[in-house]
Amino acid sequence: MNDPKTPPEGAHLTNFIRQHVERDLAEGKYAQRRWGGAPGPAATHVSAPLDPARIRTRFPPEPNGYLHIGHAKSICLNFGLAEDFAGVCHMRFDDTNPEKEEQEYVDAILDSVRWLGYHWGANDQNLYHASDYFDWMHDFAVKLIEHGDAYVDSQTAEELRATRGNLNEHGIDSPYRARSVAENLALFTEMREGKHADGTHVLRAKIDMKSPNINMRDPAIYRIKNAEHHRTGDKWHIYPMYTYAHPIEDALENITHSLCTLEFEDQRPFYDWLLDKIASLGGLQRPLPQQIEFSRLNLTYTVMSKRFLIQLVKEGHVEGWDDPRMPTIVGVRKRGYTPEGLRLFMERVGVSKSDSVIEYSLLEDAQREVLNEIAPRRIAVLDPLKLVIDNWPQGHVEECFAPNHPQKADWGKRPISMTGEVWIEREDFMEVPSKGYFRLFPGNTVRLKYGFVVRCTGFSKDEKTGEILEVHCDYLPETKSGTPGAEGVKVKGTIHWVDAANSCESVIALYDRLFKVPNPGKATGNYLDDINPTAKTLVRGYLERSVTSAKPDERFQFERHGYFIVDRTHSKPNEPNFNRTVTLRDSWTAAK
RNA sequence: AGGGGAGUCGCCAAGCUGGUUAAGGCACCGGAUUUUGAUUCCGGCAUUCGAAGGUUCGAGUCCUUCCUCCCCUGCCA
Repeated sequence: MNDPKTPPEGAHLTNFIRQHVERDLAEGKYAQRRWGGAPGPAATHVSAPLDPARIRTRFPPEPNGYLHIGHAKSICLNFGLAEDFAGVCHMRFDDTNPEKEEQEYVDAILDSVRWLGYHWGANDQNLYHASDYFDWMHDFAVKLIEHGDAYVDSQTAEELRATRGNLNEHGIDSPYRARSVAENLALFTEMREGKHADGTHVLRAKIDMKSPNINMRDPAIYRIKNAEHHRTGDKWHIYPMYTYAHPIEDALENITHSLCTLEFEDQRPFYDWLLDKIASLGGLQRPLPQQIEFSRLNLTYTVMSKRFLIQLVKEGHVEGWDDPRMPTIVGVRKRGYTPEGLRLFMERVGVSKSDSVIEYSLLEDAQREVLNEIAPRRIAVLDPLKLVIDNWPQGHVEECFAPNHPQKADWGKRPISMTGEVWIEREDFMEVPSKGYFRLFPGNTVRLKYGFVVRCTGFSKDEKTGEILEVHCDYLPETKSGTPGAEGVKVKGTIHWVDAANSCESVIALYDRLFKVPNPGKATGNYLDDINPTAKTLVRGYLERSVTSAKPDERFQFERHGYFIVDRTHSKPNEPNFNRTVTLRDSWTAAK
């Protein structure tokens, strides 16, 4: 395994964000920041020692759903940057909307980030919640009101929308915009105390209704929600908007580089406006954090929007958030993807500002690359066909040996038995071979991997259905793998097999991509039309005996098939069920 | 009265203040090794940087004009 800190050989792992950080570091831009040991306004940091963290980044999900691969990009970016530049990455929940958030999600999110291999300090040292800052946010809002930079608007939501203007027309001032500071303060207090119904008033920043940037047209910064918050209970009746809360969270936490996706670019002017206002009022330490935007991750053959993922789960198109077909972290984890493979993938994808759609095969390939190194080899026949060795000595059991990894001799070998009847893969026999096919067909010789060379002598089939019932062959006794005569007979094909008398039967879920087209929904406008009906296929296969005792989450390569993981929920002791993580590459393109 | 971004090989992506033959990865195509048609290994793969003009001894990098795509009108994040 590559150490995550050492870049892959030859790759220039640079991107505009790293360069930005390097520049800031070289200029000592944040070198004088002080850190009081915990987030807080200027006063808590001012006389504290210099911040030991050279940079601070953060991963700030809203706990209203499960994390997906898109989030993984942000996680790798933020935590990775902190690791590489002697900084710290904060794990932060942006829990400013009590109506959407639940503890269940925070637990799941934490678990996923941990699984990806990142941490936020001993004893959750750098685990934070926006809701912990509500008091400070409130105080800052009061300061803004006092300073004439915010006012309570009592227009309805509809009126607000109408007076905000649109893409082509500027907005107009609210009739409440000129309210006195005293009146604003009084109303805001009443709002806080729960004396007003949801939607009756809103606190707005007072900026410029004529701004060409709609986000600067007096954005709402506090709304009334007489709702129970999963952490603060019924303490609050007003909750800050993301727009207002996020910059403050960053500043309180001494964040240096606040990384987010492109759609927030238009909000940066407000981010800077707000923080500068509060800092000027003495509330926040300078230098202030800076927001930097990058493009979100898009992948072919899947969907990533929260709305779609919820729909897939709710309507039963998949079996839950952790269904191995889902692009969620819990899903790909159950499927057998490795965190190392995900990180390798993110490294290869890079970070930029251009809208991009990454080919799904890039993710699969990164997984193969990791799995190839770490997965012991085993043998499994997933679509069994009986092969009878007619000249096999009656009752004889031959012990054969199979290496656990073809390139890692130190991983050792394991014994596998062979008798006169073995299971082979149905697709490894053809009655009439197609061009270029060099597996089993009448008259052809092939090696039973780690066993003997056999010559196909015949087969029987159901004449009505055309189904091959069993295949017959003779074995060549001098050709046993590992013996001096093994190479005496040259064959083009090698196929795997499992001893019929000594195997274990198991349920194996063969997973494929969730959608059958690169861009789901493009053709019909409804992504559900493009669901791949065969993205999950359950089969019963025969596995070599040794996998009987495999434990949940153990990974293997089933030779010539792909990588598999023992399912963590369906397996029972000594009865492992498997999920196919990803197939092996297959460059054989002749007609199958 | 609109504003903000992005366009470099099939997919990503370097290319810093203009200066040797436009990195690298994935894909693809050859060939070698291989008891996984896997892996590994070697080799190939952009006279060209959205387009057109211009400046310059020299431009992906500077200037002008144009084209295409994405985002913004929640009391969501």
